[in-house]
Amino acid sequence: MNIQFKKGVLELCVLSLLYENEKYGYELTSILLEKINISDGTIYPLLRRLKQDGYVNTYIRESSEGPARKYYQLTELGKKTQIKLKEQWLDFIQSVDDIIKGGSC
Amino acid sequence: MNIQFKKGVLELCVLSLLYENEKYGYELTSILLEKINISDGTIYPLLRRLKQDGYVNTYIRESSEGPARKYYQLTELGKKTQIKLKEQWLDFIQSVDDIIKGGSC
DNA sequence: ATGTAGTACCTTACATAATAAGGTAGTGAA
DNA sequence: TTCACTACCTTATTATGTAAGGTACTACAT
Repeated sequence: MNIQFKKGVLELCVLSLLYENEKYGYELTSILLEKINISDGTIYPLLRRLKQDGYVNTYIRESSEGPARKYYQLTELGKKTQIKLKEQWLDFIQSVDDIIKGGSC
Repeated sequence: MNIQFKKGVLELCVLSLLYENEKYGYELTSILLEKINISDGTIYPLLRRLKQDGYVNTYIRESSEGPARKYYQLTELGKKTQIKLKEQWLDFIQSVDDIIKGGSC
């Protein structure tokens, strides 16, 4: 998978995964590692950014099967941002599609 | 348009635009500025990279309406790469789609 | 008791590539 | 002769993903 493709969409992916259900960091990293091969060293700094920007709230909950988990839940701002980013993303891939469709077919 | 979305797809876009017809740099920048708001300061370094990697050949042709134009034409390697990148891109946006479709709907 | 695997979090140094903002120079029209 | 447009290029900055490391808890097997 091309490395550069991943740049930038990640924020939208995380916000989308959090949209319906809050999740903890390791859970997010597992999903994103499987689907788009993103490493946890990428996710944790992003999650900190999302909190700093007011897109998520966090809390810690103990787990009986390992270390405590840090849960992330979307704020209203986070939800609005997800919707906006999603629209922008869909517009963007449509524009890219127009460009690349002229090519090899 | 979200800045970060653009990262990495640009190479595919340029290769795609060159797939059928050779084009000169300013022509490419005009198209990409209009469609995905990419500035020429981004394109020219990329074109140099593409040449260095053997994806394009270049030649200069005089123009009667302004400065000489530098044309870029895809090599066989460039064509193969366009096809490969396009597949990777389509796979990638499919994976992203799976992730974001779970969200806001 | 000790080691290993899995869970769960985090940090740092590095590479890449897009952006903004600049520059040079040719042509043609006001 | 100044302006607008064409056409190319460069530099410093910023953002963000990667690789590679680290800490620490639980459970299970040796």
